[in-house]
Amino acid sequence: MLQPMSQFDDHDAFEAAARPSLSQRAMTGRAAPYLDGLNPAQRLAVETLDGPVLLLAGAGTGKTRALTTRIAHLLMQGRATPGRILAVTFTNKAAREMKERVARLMGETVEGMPWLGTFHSISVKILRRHAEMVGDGQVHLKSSFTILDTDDQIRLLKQLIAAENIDDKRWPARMLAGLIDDWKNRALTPSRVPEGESHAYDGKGAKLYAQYQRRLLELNAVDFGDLLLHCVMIFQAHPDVLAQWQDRFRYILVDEYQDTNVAQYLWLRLLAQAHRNICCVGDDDQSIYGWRGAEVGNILRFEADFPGAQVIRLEQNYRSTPHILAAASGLIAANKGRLGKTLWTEHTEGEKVRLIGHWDSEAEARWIGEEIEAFHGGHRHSVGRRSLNDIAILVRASHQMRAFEDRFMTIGLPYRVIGGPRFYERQEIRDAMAYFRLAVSPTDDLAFERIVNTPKRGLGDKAIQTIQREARAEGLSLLEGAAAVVASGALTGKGAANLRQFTQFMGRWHADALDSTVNHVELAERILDESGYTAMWQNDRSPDAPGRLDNLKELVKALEEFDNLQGFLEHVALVMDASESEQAEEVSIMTLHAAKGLEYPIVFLPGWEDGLFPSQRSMDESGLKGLEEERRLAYVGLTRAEKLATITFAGNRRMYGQWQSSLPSRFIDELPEEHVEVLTPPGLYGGGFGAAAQVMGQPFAQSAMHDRASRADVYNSPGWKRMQERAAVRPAPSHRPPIVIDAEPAARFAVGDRVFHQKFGTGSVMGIAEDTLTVEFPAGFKTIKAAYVQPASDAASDDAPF
DNA sequence: AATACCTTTGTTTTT
DNA sequence: CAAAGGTATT
Repeated sequence: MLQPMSQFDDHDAFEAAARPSLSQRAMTGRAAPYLDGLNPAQRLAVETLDGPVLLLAGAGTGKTRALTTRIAHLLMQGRATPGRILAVTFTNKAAREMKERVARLMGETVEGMPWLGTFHSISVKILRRHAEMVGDGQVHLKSSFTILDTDDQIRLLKQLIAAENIDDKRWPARMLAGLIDDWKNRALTPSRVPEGESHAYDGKGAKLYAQYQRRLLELNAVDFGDLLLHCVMIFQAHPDVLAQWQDRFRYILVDEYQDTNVAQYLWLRLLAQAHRNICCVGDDDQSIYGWRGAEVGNILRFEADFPGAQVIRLEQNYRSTPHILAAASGLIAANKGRLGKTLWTEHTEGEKVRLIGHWDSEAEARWIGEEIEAFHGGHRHSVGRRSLNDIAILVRASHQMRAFEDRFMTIGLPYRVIGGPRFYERQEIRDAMAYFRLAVSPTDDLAFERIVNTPKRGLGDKAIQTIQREARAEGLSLLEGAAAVVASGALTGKGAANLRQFTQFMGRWHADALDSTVNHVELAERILDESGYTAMWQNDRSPDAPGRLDNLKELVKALEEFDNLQGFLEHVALVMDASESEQAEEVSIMTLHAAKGLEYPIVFLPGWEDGLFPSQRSMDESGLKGLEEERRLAYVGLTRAEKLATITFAGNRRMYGQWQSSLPSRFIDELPEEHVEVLTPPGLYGGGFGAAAQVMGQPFAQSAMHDRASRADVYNSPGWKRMQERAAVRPAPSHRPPIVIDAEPAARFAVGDRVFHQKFGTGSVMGIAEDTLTVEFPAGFKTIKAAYVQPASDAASDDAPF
């Protein structure tokens, strides 16, 4: 079934209007003003329009500028009209930014780039036009397909797993969702899943995958992975369709190419293989999504994939000071198999990367809080007085955020967490969306399941099963099945009455949703009120109920921007990020992953401890590859900083309710020392035991114990010793042994210490929790109070570096 | 059917 | 330690 070419008429009228002025400008032959200020490499990237181009753009080298100017150039040169340029990004944010910047470059002459968007949003557009090509002889996808969210996906998989009599405790639905996602990322359809990977789920992994795909088809739904995969399958099976799109997209641009997975790679290669006008921008050193299926190999292999490709390197960095750049470059140099770039900058000024260790994660948060207050108050002249918006804290794992949130809350420092639970992923929003979905398409069984009993309508498992049985038997949707059950009287009591009311309301809402004279915003409000959903939260006494009501209001408000509910639902399925229009002065806290693509004058990088960063799990699961990805993450973190980067680590960290001690990150050792300044933690005093103990009003003996503890773990690692030596070259605050003041009384021992116990003899410490230790004695493991053991006799003599 | 208690289990995340 | 999920209770 071939679509006529007229399907491509979206912007033709507009293009016709724009064309004369474009060619006029091209004919003048004068250098275009938008090219001004580009460096030679950027200019080459902009002007090399034909054939494959790989643009290796290091951090802060003006990548987006090159990309957007290239688009402007294509348009200005009359090479292509906006509708014939395909420009793909990973995130909506990146797409939005590019659109804005292209628009700015072009002045008001260009209205829009219809094919500038994320892989997924572009795939939806393509897939809607060929939906019927997906499926088998019996069922096929319809153009009106819905896009599942993760909740729906899990719910569906749970049902399938249960139907196969598989214990979903051993094999959770979540995990299967992950597997399927992984397969889709690798462009593997159920029949192509390698033998060895079906072991899970009693050997039924691939079978469940096939059943899942089948169910999706029946539900006229797709998941995120399908958007790409279906497109690839269509392109491969229908050369005529592929040819249309190849002809359509004369020029292809790809952002963040290092993050593409196999499916995306195939998608791009298919579209580009005819004319080969593809320009991929990326940085192999910033590939940090390997765990999600991204293939660094794609970028490393580019020249082999596209013979004759021109490789252009953007190496002049406009973002960071020389020390930051050098520190980051030195670190990333430890990775093997890089394409290699040498970042340089014209800047000459700037502070070194600062490094500081703390006793524990609370001290770390406290110190960073004080630093931020100092920057904000202008007490730090090197960087001047700073807005809180200039400051970011980048963590490896989101649980690290808590220490900062707690601390900032108590000192009243405004902060914002970026990339936390997203607006459209909140429970109340998803519930409301399910109501809207069902009103728009009454056959959306997944939406039905989500909300039949939300708010509680007295419908339990038994009632739901009755409805499902009825629906299956009669070939009806669940909503229709529910109506049938109500009519037949198969259900009685309160549940039946509520269900009747529910189906009646839903019928009315559906009619109203189709009625263009009914205002969709008012309809949405009415749905939430009449269903009792709003009331449910109003009656909820839990502390977050008011917030949820606010969110619902915000949701309704967001509806105003759309013409109808359908349009809104489509938008939300793809654009899962909420309006982030906060302009208050706030410190930003986010994960390193969330920080990619952002920049801040002042950056704090806490938690550089082995096991946390690099993460133990990464290394266990992916070995050297994992470690290298962690290192790239460190590189990304450092290169976010414009003026000042501060790396921090803590000797003890509360994890899963237990105090764990740890060593400074191996990445710290890898930093080139001439670009690092080692700071002395405030808890370490040079004034001698007595003085420090007096200052802090603590008993002498306890201070002495802290001192020992501090040396035993953190400050006794090779990395710390080296750092200490470097610090010693500079005027040191003191030559006296520094001691830690605010130590945990319990933690005078570190993992690995030899200890002596009256009854059990000598053993080594395996774990530390508050004031108890887990110790391996000859007799076995024992958990005992720290007070009952003492350091095995001579331990102190060989670990006194100071 | 809904609540109260107990067990388990803990990276990174877009679309 | 806290959140989430499952089980036991009413």
